[in-house]
Amino acid sequence: MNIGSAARRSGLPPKTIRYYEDIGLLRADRAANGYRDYSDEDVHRLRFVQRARSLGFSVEECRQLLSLYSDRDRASADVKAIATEKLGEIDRKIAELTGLREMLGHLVETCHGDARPDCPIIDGLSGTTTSH
Amino acid sequence: MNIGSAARRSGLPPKTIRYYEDIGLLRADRAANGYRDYSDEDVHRLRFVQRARSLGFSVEECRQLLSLYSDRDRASADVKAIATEKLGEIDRKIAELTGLREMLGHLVETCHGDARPDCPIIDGLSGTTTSH
DNA sequence: TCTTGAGCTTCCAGTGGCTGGAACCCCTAT
DNA sequence: ATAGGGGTTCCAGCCACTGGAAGCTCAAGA
Repeated sequence: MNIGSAARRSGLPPKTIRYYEDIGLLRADRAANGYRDYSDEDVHRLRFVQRARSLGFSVEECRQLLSLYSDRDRASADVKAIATEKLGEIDRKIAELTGLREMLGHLVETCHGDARPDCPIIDGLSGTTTSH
Repeated sequence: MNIGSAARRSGLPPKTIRYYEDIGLLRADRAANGYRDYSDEDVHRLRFVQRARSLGFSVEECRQLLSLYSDRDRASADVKAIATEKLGEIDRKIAELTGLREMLGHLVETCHGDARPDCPIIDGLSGTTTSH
C-alpha cells in the first residue's frame, strides 16, 4: 500500500513516516513507480513506533524497542529495563511539574488580579520576595 | 560587569545570555573593549527570566512578562492571565504524564522481566493485546 | 484524449531553546 | 614574552518533526 494508507492505518503523518525512513528507523519497499510500498507488517511496526512515541519513548528508544520487537528470542527483562527506566523519567517529570504547579499556583493565588499594578507574581519572579 | 559575572549571578550560562540578546530578549551595553557590560538591573532581569523559564514559561512568554515587569503601571490582572494560562498548561501536562505513567506502569508490572521472550510490554506496544 | 486534482517523490529550510566548537581578540599575572 | 582565562563572532548541531517548492504519477471525468 502507499504511504497515505499506511499513514492512516498507523496514525503517523506521511511526513513523519518518511522522516523515520530517513533516519533509518523503518525502511519500506519501493513499487515500480518509485512510490513507497508498505506491507501489513510494516504498518504494524509503524503503529508500534507510534504507540511507543506516544508513551514518551524517544526515537532512539523506539529503535531499541523495535529491534527487541523483531528479536523473537529477546529476554523480556531487556524490554522491562528500558520501560522501567522510562517510567523513572516520567515520574521525575511529574514530580518536577508538580513542584512548578505548586509554586506557580501559589503565586497566582496570592495575586489579586485587578487593575492595580501591585503583583505578587512579578515580585516572585523578580526575587524581591523571599521564596519559601 | 562582564558576561561571566552576570552569568554566575543570574544562574544562566553565558551562551544563553548571548542567545537571549540575539533574539532581542535582553540587550546589554558594551564596554570600550567591546565586551558586554551588565548592570545590577540587567542581572535582575536575567534572573527574572531564569526563574520564569524554570517555572515553565516559554521565551516568548518571558518577553511578555519582562515587558509587564518593566511597566510600572500594568494591571496585575494581565500578569495573572498569563500565569493562569500557564498553570492550565502545566496541569494538562501533569494529567497527560500521569496517564502515560499509569499505562506504562501497568505494562511494566505485568512483565515478569526474566530471560523468557514473552513480554507484555512489547505486546502492549504492538497492539496484539486489547488496551483497556 | 485531455485535463484536473490528489497523491507521491525529493530536497531545503525552519521550529525552540539552546549548546559546542572554531578562530580570533583582550587583559592580567608571571 | 607568554600563558591562561576571559571575552567576541559565526556556523553547525541537537530533537523530532513540519512546511513548502518543484516535479512526477495515477485515476477519474468532460
